[in-house]
Amino acid sequence: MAGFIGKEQHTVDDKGRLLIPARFRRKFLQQHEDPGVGLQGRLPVLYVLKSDDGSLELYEPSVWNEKERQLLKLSDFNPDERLLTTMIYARLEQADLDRSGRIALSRDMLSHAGIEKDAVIIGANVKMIVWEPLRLQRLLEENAGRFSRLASRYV
Amino acid sequence: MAGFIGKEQHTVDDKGRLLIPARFRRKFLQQHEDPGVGLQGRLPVLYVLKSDDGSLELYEPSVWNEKERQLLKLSDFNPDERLLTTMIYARLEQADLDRSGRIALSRDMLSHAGIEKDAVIIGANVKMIVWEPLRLQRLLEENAGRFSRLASRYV
DNA sequence: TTCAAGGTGGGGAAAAGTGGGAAAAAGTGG
DNA sequence: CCACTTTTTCCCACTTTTCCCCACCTTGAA
Repeated sequence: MAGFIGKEQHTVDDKGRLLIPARFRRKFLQQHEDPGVGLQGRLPVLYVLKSDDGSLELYEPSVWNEKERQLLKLSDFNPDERLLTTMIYARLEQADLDRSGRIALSRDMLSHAGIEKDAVIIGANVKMIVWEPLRLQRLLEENAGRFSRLASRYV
Repeated sequence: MAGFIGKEQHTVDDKGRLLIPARFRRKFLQQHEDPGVGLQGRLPVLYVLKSDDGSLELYEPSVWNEKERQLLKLSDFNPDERLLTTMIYARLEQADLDRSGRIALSRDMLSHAGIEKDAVIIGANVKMIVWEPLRLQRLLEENAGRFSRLASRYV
């Protein structure tokens, strides 16, 4: 399932369109008919979630649905659980790919990530993470010293 | 599985292509049909990871997948675990072998390792380590004195 | 010295990425 | 319900990159 790997930088145009790298597109087009650029039939869709760290996450439906099942278990009446539901769905959007393989990101999403012109898309296996390039660079530099400690703790 | 042993020096051309030594290629081509240079059918793939010490690591899929299973356990919402996910995947790339047994390394990867023309590939059993030749030489010279102490502690 | 295998380089076709005009759709107000 | 404005999306054209394929060079073995 999925298997997005690699980092690419692309431009977001005036219309807020961001290209999903062809390599990644192929990953979730295998379940559809056409592997090429011209995608006939039903156009794929991605779920876009604002992340706490100032990035955006892109999930393909099958992966997001997995998470959604957890969310459905939350009570409508337990205050904490209800709050969480509200918070998550307030951060979530759906984005359809156009026929050139791009998604249109809303102003809201773009400003959350601080994206104006350029965006880096990181393939993180099961999802994609979208960063404003300088913001990502800053994050990585500031936390470079913590890497080996974290990595050896978890992996 | 794997069993890469030996050190080789090769050139990286203008297109950033690096030859995987035939000897190593055979190791992970055994699971495919053709042991020779002309590889028909699906081309093998390697995972390339930027290393903290200024080198690059090449993993064959079966080995990397092992690590990936650990990464899948990390939370999307725990700040530390999320940071680690970002850091790792920002350092990772996938590289397909072409029909001559080469991988194309991105500018990003090459500059991380300081590679312009030449590269040394060290077989380290389960992975390969790629160094800019002088950088490797310097590392080894500067740390020559620490060898016996480290070795006797761990081996 | 001839052959085979491994290694190196490059031209050119195909694919991917980028941007913009124009049609279509959706939203807004009278 | 209609007219107007704004947004979306489809399509096309241009540019850049990738990668496929072939040719050549070197080395070591027969």
